[in-house]
Amino acid sequence: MSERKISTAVIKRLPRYYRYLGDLLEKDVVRISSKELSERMGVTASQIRQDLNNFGGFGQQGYGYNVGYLYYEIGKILGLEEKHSLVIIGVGNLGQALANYTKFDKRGFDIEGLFDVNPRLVGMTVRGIEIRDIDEVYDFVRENNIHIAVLTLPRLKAPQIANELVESGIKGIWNFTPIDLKLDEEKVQVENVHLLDSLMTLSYKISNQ
Amino acid sequence: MSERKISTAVIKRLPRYYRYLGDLLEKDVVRISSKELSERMGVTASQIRQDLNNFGGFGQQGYGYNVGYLYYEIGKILGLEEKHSLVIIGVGNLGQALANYTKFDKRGFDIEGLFDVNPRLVGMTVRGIEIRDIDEVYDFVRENNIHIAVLTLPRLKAPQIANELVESGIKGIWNFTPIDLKLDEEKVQVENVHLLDSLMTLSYKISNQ
DNA sequence: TAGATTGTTAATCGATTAACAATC
DNA sequence: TAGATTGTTAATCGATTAACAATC
Repeated sequence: MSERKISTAVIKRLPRYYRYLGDLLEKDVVRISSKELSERMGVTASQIRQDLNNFGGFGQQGYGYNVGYLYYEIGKILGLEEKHSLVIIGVGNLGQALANYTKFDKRGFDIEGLFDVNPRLVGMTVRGIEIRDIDEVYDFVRENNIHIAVLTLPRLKAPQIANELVESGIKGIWNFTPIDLKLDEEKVQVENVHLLDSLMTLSYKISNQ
Repeated sequence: MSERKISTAVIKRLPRYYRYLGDLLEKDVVRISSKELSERMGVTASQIRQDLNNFGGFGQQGYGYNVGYLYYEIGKILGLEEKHSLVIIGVGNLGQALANYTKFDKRGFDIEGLFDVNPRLVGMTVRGIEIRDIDEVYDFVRENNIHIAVLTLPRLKAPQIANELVESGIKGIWNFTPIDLKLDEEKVQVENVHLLDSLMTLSYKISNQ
């Protein structure tokens, strides 16, 4: 529950700070100034300080920021302290790829269920997780207090399934379908990954310079 | 080659317009006003008109926009008229998933080569395309005039491979590694897909409301 | 023609950058 | 203490929205 409304621009930059601080931490860097970090990241020092001060004063005058402390604090802001349980809906190529992605676990994102409509997939396992029929997902979400549903299924069924997931108490949807889901923003948060949009953006950049 | 500099915000919205217009086209909608489109998309009509007028006057007073024509024109702006040839570097789960993604083909993105360091993968085929050793990618890019390299490989080797790809004349890099590549912006365009960043953003949204 | 809706200029809003007093 | 660097206010810049004349 944030006091003031933090802009999307700021929020989108947080994971990037988190990445850079993680790298510094691995290199055993103890402290860093906004100026030095800004040079590494290619942003202004002013922006870094403004961004961070949305959430609190994590630095110290004359010293800068303690890397470990700031890393930990940004992690906390990002909600990485608590575990997030996931289900993947649609176990095609992309769904399977995400199920096999080990980096998510490391940050506390646990894939607890896989679901598909295809009866030939149901009963198979990916990374030790059994694929269940999609009709079972709603009870599964309720009973296991699942936070996040990953939508990697064809667009046609996505809106209805998303609606039912919200009814089942899902908190977030990571949406890989090329659809903008219209859901109650009070109940559920949506983060879109529109791969084709991204590729088209690249196409634009290539074609226009 | 654009006259004025178009802002990133505008460019990122173009694929979304393109998607909505494509949907309208499928529903045989012939014309649409900025007002009606704005209501469907949840943006202001003013923004739509401003965005489009960066590239030209595609509408007609008193009428609105012809859906098919606008769709075609935005496609042209996005560079979808010309074919884009791709290679995928790193044929792990994600690389394979992208190789099997049929939607890219439909927009003129042709996957022409797959490359990996793993000798056990080399020689195998995915979707009829043989996996080659990564050392061959540079000649392959040169000889086949490849536009885009998709980086779905571990982060460690990414910077060096990216550098060599630029030397080989690659025009765009679709970067799935959690690294910000530092490359000559005159020579190559980079579009990042940082999946973990996206998931963390979702985590933030869930945790903070 | 009258009505509708664009293209475009002007006004507003928000985000980024600069500056500097506070302070470690 | 002197030097460094933050936190924060003020200035600037850019993007979004509003308004309306042009025109189909």
